[in-house]
Amino acid sequence: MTIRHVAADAGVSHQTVSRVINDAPNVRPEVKRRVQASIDKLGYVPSIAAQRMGGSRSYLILALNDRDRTIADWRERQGTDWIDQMLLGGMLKAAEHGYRLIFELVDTHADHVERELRATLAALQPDGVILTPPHSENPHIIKLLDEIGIAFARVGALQGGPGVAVAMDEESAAASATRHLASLGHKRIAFISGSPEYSLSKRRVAGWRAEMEREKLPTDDLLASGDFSFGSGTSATEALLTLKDPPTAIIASNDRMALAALAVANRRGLAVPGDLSLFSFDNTPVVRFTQPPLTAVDQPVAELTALAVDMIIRSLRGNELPDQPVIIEAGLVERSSTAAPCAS
Amino acid sequence: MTIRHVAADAGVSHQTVSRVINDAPNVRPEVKRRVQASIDKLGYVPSIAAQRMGGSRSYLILALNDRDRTIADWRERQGTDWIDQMLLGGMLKAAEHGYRLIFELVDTHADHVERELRATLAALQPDGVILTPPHSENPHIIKLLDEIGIAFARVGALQGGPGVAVAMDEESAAASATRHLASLGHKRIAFISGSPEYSLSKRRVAGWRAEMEREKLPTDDLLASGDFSFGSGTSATEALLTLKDPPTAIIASNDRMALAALAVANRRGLAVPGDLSLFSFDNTPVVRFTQPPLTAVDQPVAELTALAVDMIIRSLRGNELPDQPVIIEAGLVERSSTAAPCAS
DNA sequence: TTGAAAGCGCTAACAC
DNA sequence: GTGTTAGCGCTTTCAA
Repeated sequence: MTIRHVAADAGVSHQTVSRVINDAPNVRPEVKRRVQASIDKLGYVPSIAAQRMGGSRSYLILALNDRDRTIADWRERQGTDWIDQMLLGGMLKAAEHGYRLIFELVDTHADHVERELRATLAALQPDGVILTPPHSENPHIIKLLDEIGIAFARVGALQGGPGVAVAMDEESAAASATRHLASLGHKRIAFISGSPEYSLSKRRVAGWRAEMEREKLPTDDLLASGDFSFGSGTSATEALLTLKDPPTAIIASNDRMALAALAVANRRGLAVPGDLSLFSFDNTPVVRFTQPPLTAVDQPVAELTALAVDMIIRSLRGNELPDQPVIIEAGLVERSSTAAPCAS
Repeated sequence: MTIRHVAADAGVSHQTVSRVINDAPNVRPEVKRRVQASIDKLGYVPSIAAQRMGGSRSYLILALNDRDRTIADWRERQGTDWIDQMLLGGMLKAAEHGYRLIFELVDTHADHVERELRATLAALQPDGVILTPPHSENPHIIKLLDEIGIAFARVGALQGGPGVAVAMDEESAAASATRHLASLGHKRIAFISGSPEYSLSKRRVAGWRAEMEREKLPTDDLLASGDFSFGSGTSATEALLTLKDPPTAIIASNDRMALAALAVANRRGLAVPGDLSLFSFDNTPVVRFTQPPLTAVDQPVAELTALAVDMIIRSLRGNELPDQPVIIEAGLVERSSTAAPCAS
């Protein structure tokens, strides 16, 4: 089933069929109808390889994830569903427009990123690329894609620059979480920061601090630093709970550290949320299964990826991409780890 | 960077370069070396679209999953990691051989499966296809792929036929779980079956029954039927626990039903594993986070997918595929939901 | 062992 | 509006 079969069947040249497929101008409605009928009748579908060869789209969008981090998540099986959510948002949105998402792993840290990426691009010749953290902020990758001149989006990136940045509003999310706890009556609300390698860590801290100030609440010794790992969550929580005036609520910058905080609380005999409220970031599946289930900021990975795909396809159709980040609001999911502080 | 650039650089015809790329015979080692040097120097990577057009491989393997089921899992965010494990096993194995896995969702139940699948195959022209449940046992799909003559594997399928079947040994896994409980001293070991739509459900029941008989233990009223849903797990467990002589251990055919069983036990004030031991099937991430974490049969999804990819690539290289299913053993992961029964 | 020629299915450029 | 021609980057003949 090639374009020529269709052409023969409809009694036109293959070029006219091509015009119909691509919805190009200069085809009489009557002819277009006839060609479309032949296409449907014969069940013809253009080969994307051939389309690509003819010099047009490949209808492929490449989604790049960090190899080590992704494989580690897969092996650990801790229920992190970043990839699933990314596929959910990205594949479905791509499919809406006749594109396909193709998923690849690339080393961020290696010095051969550039070579590896060039090879993938040469082999696949995608029409666009989606970068996820930490690639989204990797200057080598950004520079390379910009030079090549391919459309790309950076998920979770907070600065403008080449490629569209799409991200959630980290500051606002942290502020909302803080406000929620304050409105429950908490005065001493601590915050465990994430790895300084990610710029979003700073934003989350900033959101918390801003809201605390707005509420006229002290922040002095209530910021503990973590790095997104369980271990760092443990030490940060220990540090906070041994303060002379310990917090009655803790916001952790990700679920893993929140899990650690919960474990520490349990170990010290503190009831959650009775003695200590816990607020988490990310809302990965695991927080539904802890005792108690955790209240969390929902990181809208599916939405962000869908948005990224949408932006790329938009630009492929000739629209300019915004050079400022596109920011969406995160939601809060209230579960049972937050409550008013004990009147003590 | 095309094959001609390399040819020019190495001072040979592009045809010779093609031979080197494809590791074809009739190239003097000396020439081969020279060409390879040019390839490396220029960072040349063949375009898969062009390779495909030339009439050879596309180096693409299509992995097909059920659309509704997959999207539902993604939306529910219960931590099911089937897709992740599949990518872990499949992508990495494919990459080892220079192939890429491309992931698609297809409706199983719709009457237009055939059209949908034909369109995908026509567009992508993959070299092979991997079918997962319930596609692996869908006669329309199997027939279609067989007619087209494409290499394909059926993951989780238990019968031979066109395409290689790769599956875990369901019977043996169920028997092992049963044996484990029996060896702890349990006499009344109940089993909650899965949906009869899946042939593996029967196999799991058969394994349990066989082992029970081997141990000379009664099975009479100890088989409860479920359908893999939480709700069915609840009613099955209720039924079992209200028996005059209730079981001291329950094996559930999947994690979701095991979760339900745990919830029922809690509600009825039964301690797990003190009063009731629980054994689950699948070992999705969630069973690590329950109280207590569940002992489970590990469904080796990554391994199965890797095996499927391997079989397909093998067949692409001219090897015959086995016409009998390739079966691998499942592992048991012991956690804290199983123990010796109380001496009551 | 190597190279030259033809063609894969499509699109872009141009002619009609 | 529609058809014709050339060519995308590769592989598969087949001739040398």
